[in-house]
Amino acid sequence: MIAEVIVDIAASETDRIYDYLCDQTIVEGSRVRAPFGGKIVAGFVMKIKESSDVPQEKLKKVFPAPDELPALNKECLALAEKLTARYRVPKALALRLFLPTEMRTGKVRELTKNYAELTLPIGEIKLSANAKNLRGAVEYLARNGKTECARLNEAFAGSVAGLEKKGYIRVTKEQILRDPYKGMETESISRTLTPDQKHAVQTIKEDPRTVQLLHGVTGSGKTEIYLTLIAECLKQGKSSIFLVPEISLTPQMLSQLRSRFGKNAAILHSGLSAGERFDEWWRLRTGEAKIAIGARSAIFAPIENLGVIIIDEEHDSSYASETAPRYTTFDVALLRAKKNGCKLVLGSATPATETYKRAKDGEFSLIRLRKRINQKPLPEIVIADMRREVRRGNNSAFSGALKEEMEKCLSAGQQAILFLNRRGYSQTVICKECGYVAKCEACDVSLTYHRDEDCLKCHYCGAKYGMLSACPDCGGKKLSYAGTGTQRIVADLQKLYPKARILRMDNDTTSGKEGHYKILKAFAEKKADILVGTQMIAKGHDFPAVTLVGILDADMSLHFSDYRSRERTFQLITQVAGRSGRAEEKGKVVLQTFDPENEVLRYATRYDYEGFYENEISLRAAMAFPPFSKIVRVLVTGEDDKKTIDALKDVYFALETLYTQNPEAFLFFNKMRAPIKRIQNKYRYQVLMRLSDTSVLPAIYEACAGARNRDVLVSVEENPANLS
DNA sequence: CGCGCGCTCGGG
DNA sequence: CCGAGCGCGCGA
Repeated sequence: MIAEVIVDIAASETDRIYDYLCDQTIVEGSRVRAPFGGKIVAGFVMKIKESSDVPQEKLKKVFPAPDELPALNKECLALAEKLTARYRVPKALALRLFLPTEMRTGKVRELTKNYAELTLPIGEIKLSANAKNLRGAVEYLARNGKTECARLNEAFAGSVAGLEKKGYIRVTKEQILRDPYKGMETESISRTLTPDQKHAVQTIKEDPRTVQLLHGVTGSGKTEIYLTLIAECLKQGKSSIFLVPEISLTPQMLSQLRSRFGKNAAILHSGLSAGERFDEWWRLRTGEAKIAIGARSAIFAPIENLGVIIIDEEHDSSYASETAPRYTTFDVALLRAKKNGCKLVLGSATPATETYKRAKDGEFSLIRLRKRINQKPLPEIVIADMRREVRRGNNSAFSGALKEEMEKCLSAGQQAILFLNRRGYSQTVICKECGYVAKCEACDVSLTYHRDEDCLKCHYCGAKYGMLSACPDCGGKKLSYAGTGTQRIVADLQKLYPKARILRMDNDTTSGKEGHYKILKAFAEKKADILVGTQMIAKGHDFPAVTLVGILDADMSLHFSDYRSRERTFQLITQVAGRSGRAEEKGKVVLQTFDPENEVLRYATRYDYEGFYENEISLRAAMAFPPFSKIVRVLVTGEDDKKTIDALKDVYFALETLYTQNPEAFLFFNKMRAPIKRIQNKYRYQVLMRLSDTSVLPAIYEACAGARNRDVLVSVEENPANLS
């Protein structure tokens, strides 16, 4: 027999089928160890065939990897092929997505433990009178049966080896699965759904369309709908995939899922140890677990017979991969849903503009949940006009309104969250007098200040503008690089409220994966009065005692130079506002801005998603931004500046040919330095395009694959989330 | 004349 | 990706 093998080397030069001799133990989807170029490398069997065109003497034999089942099933192989074709990546790279990393790197094998049991009835065992430990161990085994050797050795001082030598016990190795959630009981309470929820479940099941968008306000009970769908699949013996943003995989959420589905749920997330993750993956592969729960990468769960795929917080940017292949979770999910003939449910309180358009256009089914489950109103959002604060001589980061609310909140013994969005690496220029923000003449996106060249640049077309010395609108000289960090906020707060206990949560304070849970936990246990943080506090965690949320600088995300910045701002405000007033107390939100008339903020304070959407989609149409076009960035990076520029020229010329042949497909086309010129010692250049017709996309990928070489990486990003 | 490093090539 | 093979450059 001959196996067609893809070697697990991520390079285009080795990205082809190599034929190997094999026996019947090796099947399609098996992992193998293959002699390759004088070494043994890992490989994947794509196909089995009878004969090979390769001369007999060249053929070598592969050995099977120590897996009990072929690691990849047919669906995985087919999906990997599709990803390879779509994103022009080596097959090895696409195949890797389907395996937990620990399985590939071989760091974790299945965990085995040694167990001891008696070989003879206790009466027939003769031990010398002073062998106390041996006797104890034998008696224990007689009473309790098979026992883990490690425990026996601990209790009876190394007795196992002695007894085994004498032949009184037998030691066997058994594979055990690590259970990260030991001792959690499954509760079998069947929850009653509200009429709205029942209706949603019914619609999802009956609507013939594959994609179902569940648009429900915060607290409308989307999660219960997901769980009902999953439970119904489980009843029919079908499996499910439930995806959430990485940051939402909080211990609370996991324990909720565990208690609902017990061993049927396998949780794949970065907080688990390598061994635990491997075991969870393996339970899915064998079919022991039928529900895969996790972040983006869980869409590749080795599950068969899918009944439903759910993507919660559909709009979240973490669903887009940032390394090759740069897939979007939705695209992969749709492929799997179609293949399995199952539904793909998207849920969000603030769907991505593109998603919502597809739903309104009728491509997706649209289900709305307008009511909150507890009937409580959403917290009131009040806008604080920071221009007026400046005029009044208040140059601090806190408006009078916010200070007033904080004092009320603190004296009532309640908690407050202050949110400061510090996304981005350089700042926007804002006029403190009138709220003017510098924008690009051609693109209507705000300009980014570049300190090194002291100029303003547009990240969408590369245009350069001289730095302003005064505001062009009002002539004011108080131009600010808007951007106080969380650290300064904490210091200022402490001065303002010396007795308040303040916690800070951002990238600097959350060391390690569990770091931010500790901070959140401390806050939930009321060990602090005020929590100051970046977007990481926006999601997950219920803090019942929080009655005040302050959004310190709504402008920062609003004027970030990105076509999605308005949508992100709306999403962020909605999400952060949801942190306030979760329990009995009414919540309040103070939204500070230099641009209080801004329509995005206005829609957000009214929780008017529809209004925002209509406004946004007409703007996108007018500017020919996505979903009415596709932004494509080709990023060329390399350590050697000259070689990188050479590669850039190669891609550029190839793409330019494409452009001149299909000028009508391009709304924009140019090459430039990337906004961040060097990251981790790598020089960065880019070709930016905006396409009205995506039929040229395969050719763009082709051109980039051609320009890639040993020293220079060339990657294609579609509608990139950031253009740094 | 020798080997050291950089480039090219092939791996089944 | 990685090692083998080979070419040309400098040092005793």
